[in-house]
Amino acid sequence: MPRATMEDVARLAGVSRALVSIVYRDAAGASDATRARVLAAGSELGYRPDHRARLLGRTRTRLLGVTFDVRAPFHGDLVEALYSAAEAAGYDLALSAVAPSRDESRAVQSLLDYRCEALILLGPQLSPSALSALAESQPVIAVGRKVRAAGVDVVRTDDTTGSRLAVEHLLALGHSHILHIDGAKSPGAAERRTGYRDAMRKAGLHPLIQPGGRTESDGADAAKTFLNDSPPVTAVTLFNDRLATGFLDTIRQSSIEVPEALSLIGYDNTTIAALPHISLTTIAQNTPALATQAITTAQSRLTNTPTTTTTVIPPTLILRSTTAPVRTK
Amino acid sequence: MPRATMEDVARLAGVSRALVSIVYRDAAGASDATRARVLAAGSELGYRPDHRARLLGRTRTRLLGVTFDVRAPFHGDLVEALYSAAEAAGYDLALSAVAPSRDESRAVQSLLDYRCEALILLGPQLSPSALSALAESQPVIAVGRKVRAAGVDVVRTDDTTGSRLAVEHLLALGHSHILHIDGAKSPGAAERRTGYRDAMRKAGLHPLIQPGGRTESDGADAAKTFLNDSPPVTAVTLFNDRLATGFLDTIRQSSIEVPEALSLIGYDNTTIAALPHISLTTIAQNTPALATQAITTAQSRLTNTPTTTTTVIPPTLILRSTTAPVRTK
DNA sequence: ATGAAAGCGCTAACAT
DNA sequence: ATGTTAGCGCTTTCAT
Repeated sequence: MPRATMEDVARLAGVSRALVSIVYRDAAGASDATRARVLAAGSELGYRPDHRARLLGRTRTRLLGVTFDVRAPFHGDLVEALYSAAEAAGYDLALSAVAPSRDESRAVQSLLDYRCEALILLGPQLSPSALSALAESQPVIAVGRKVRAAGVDVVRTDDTTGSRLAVEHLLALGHSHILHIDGAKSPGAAERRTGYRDAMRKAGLHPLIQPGGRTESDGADAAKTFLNDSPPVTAVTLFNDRLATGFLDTIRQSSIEVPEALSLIGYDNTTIAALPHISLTTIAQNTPALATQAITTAQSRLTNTPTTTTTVIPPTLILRSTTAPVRTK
Repeated sequence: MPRATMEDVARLAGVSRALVSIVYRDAAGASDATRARVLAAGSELGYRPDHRARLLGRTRTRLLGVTFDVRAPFHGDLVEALYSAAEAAGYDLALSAVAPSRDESRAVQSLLDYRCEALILLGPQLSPSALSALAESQPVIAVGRKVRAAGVDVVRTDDTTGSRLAVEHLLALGHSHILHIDGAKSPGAAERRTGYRDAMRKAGLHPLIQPGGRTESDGADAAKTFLNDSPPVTAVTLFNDRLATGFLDTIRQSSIEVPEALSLIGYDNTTIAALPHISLTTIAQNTPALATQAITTAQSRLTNTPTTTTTVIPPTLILRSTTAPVRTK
């Protein structure tokens, strides 16, 4: 049985299609009585407006396109937050996944075919020039990545501050010999390194940086190096949670106890960090704020401002069980 | 600058809109010369057909709606596989995320508004009656969950076989004292328990089952119980990878060595299981097969058959480093 | 092979 | 408050 159309509802309610449209759009121009009658007819027929037709007729689609990496848990969180932020702003979301077999430009193209008003790209990998080209036809908001492309708005976390928070937490616990294991050339690694270094210098301490990486096995490797060199440190800040858990796993197999003898701080607040048996102190990105800001930015680019903006959101420290006051000897 | 329309392309190419339509649909009825001219005009204007309008005009939308849980890594893999399977079958995908703040019925509704021809629900949580109601208006395919709802097609993994594979692998390694730590009332737990039990009995061995759960902390708890009871077993099959990693983490902190003294097998082949420092032997669901079958099922329900089907896909054993031959004493 | 015309299910501007 | 009339950008007969 074919789905009911606006025409059907109008006929059953004994009104014109325009009235039905008004009622379903919650627009002004229909008496309460009519409104009730139309709604009744609609629900009797199980009517739901055809989204495609609705968008076609409208000048503005109120559709925001979102690309996300299907394998990145962090993107999942962002997508969820984007849904509510978009709804609050009266926008709808069109999702397009990026995966190994489906690259970012494919994902973007399909969004364009739906005539999204703006593109919200989570952790975009596209080249600056490709991004700029995209930004010529509609607003493009890059989320969570420090891209520098003309015409592209950016919403991201203040990673320098994040690293600083980690160091300050350790300082407050009495630590003074703090090592940073970095993220090599990973995105955000430079900022996190800088944040660490600045915070240490500001405290009059000597920065100490060991090369790391971004994966669990990089972390395990770093731990082996660490155990071998056994630098005189009581605390370590690590580039991210994956690195930290790999490091932690290996350290726990040694005689060094965490957090009694060694405090550890990760970065990202991934699901893994929150697991009870890991319970990693870490730095969390403010997902709701990132999402809300992304929507707000899209909105304002769509209406007023022609100027591109960069919004930097402060992260927060998540206290768990891998940090403790420095042990008095 | 507004986006080019079919009319624009037609004008530039000096043909009618209908011809442009034919060319862009790759339909018969246009000379090669015209085809080339139209395509040239199109690309000069940067033309891309408006997806919404295209769907509206067409009788069939060739759109398949997919709901997925944004936090489930396994769903991410499935979505990726679905993209390619759908493309091969000439279908397009509309994604709708399920998240804590966005329940499944919301996700489904938005898909319906897009006039998807069929619904592919990954691990649906909806009640059988709700699913059946949905199935009255269009084909509904439940993937990865053993739902029993009238009119709903099911595509899932053969969990009984999965458990059996795990046991048989251990038998082949010479183990005979094999424990199963189950998933309590988690979806799939009953099948996996049955598979274990049957395989054990078939080998003339005595099944031994310890209550478990589905999370890492359940696994850690199970490990404590295990260490305490120290049952005389040389191998353990666990409900899933999360349970197994929690178990493994705790066991590794004891004096029992894995896999030398104890072999472990998980289930699901999650990303975590594949990490080098975990390297968990596990049972993998055949994601591409599940995806392809889901699309095939949707397709045949859309064309011929009115009968609902259940397809059960065999899983496979993934050999890693947590299983080894039984130690000869 | 090509074009004219109608229509998909809505929205929106204009009448009444 | 309600109805009429055009579109929105395509697809799809049906002529030519």
